[in-house]
Amino acid sequence: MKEGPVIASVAALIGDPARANMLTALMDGRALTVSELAEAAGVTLPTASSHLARLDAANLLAAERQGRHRYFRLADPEVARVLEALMGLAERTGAKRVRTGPRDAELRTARICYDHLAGERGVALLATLKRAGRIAGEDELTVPPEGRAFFVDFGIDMDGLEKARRPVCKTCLDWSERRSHLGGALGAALLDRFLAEGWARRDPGRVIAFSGAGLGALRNAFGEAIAPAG
Amino acid sequence: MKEGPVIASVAALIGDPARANMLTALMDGRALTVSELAEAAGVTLPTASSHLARLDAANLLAAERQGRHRYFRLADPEVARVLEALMGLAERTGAKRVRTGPRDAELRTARICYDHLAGERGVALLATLKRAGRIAGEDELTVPPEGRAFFVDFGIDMDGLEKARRPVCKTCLDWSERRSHLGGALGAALLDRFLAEGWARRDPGRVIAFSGAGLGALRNAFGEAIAPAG
DNA sequence: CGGACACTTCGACTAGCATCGAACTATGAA
DNA sequence: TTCATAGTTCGATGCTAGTCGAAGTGTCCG
Repeated sequence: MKEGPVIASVAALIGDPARANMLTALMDGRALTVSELAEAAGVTLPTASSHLARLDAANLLAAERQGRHRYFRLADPEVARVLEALMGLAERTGAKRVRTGPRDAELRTARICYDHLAGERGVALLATLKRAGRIAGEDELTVPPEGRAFFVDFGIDMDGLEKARRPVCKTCLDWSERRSHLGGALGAALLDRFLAEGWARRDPGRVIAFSGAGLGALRNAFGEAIAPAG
Repeated sequence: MKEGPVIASVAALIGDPARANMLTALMDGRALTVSELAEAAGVTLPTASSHLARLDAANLLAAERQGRHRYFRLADPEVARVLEALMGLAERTGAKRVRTGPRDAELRTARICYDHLAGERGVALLATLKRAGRIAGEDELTVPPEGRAFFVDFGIDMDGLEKARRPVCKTCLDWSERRSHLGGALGAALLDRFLAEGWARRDPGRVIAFSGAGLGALRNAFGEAIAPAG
């Protein structure tokens, strides 16, 4: 019975505190570097690297190189679901209760994903831009000329973005919505504009709070569908 | 960061091969004695006792004394759901799937998941019920009036189910099919009917074996799609 | 280039824990 | 009461795996 049920190996993988810390740090769907995950887990870099290699080998994580960084994200929303289910179980063990306050709802509505907008609002943003023909493509996103004109008009330095090494557009799978939102340099620039215009502000944590006026302005600029009233 | 996220402790609990063996042995919802579980896990009695005490302390199991025996069962269908979800994750890890005997095939066709039907047949059941409009919803399932009438007609005491504390409908992610099947009180009641009607019987282990006549009756009651001929 | 940074690999150490045998408790049967 | 069975507790043992420092590899930047 040494082989045991398959379930044991994956559960043991999640069961180490350091790895569990890393996984929970990744639960919001962002990709983090090895260093960031090491800090999140409270271990040194070599230790984190070893853990991440194992999680990757088990296909719980997806790795992506970017220059000298290595970004890890949850392989799949399915992984996040299982982690959430485990949290549910953990609650009934009599351990400390996890607050499920309004902050959680806010997090799903709009949050920062690295440096761009995620959550319900972020997914709606990409969908709206695509529908208006300002961004094209499915997995590989591109900006057609009319879209480029729109973004320039919106106050974004497209010249600058295009010169930089970072990809202008990037899809990013949204953990709470299970659909893609807009990442990349353009995604970051858009969020910058929102914040600079005062349409939204960063709350402590990852929450992005849009004001009523900000939502109105958003609708004005991008169309009604981005933030349906009610 | 020593305490780590709550998730780690419960995952570590499941992550030990001996404990995982015990938990999977209990996945059919029956209660087993310490000795039986020790044998299922392939460890001695003292070892099993110690493991069970820990699982019990974490409220993953419920214990019940009966004379000089002590019976353990899963504390809750929710525990079974999480275990199934973990099996699903384990599948994609490409982990060792050594034993692929005929029994494994039967297990994928139809098995018991705590107290309701899982496997190919269970997934087909839920899909068929949804298509016929007898169950509605995606993650949160509900029973519309026409569905309720159907189940009452099928011999299920919907009044009783609705009064009880247990949710009537619950999705449960199927590890072999990677789609949801029907859990909750209604899922359990349906399986009860199938067994009572003699359409299927419980084989040793978790296998549910449908007879030829049983499959015909199933098609009659729920539609062709639930068990396509061939 | 050369230096800084991000990460990986290696080797050694250590702590935790799963395991078992033996002794102990409790229940049931004769 | 006495014996048998079921389970628990305890102490000792051995192995796994998590941890870190140091050294190695690759990438970016000036």
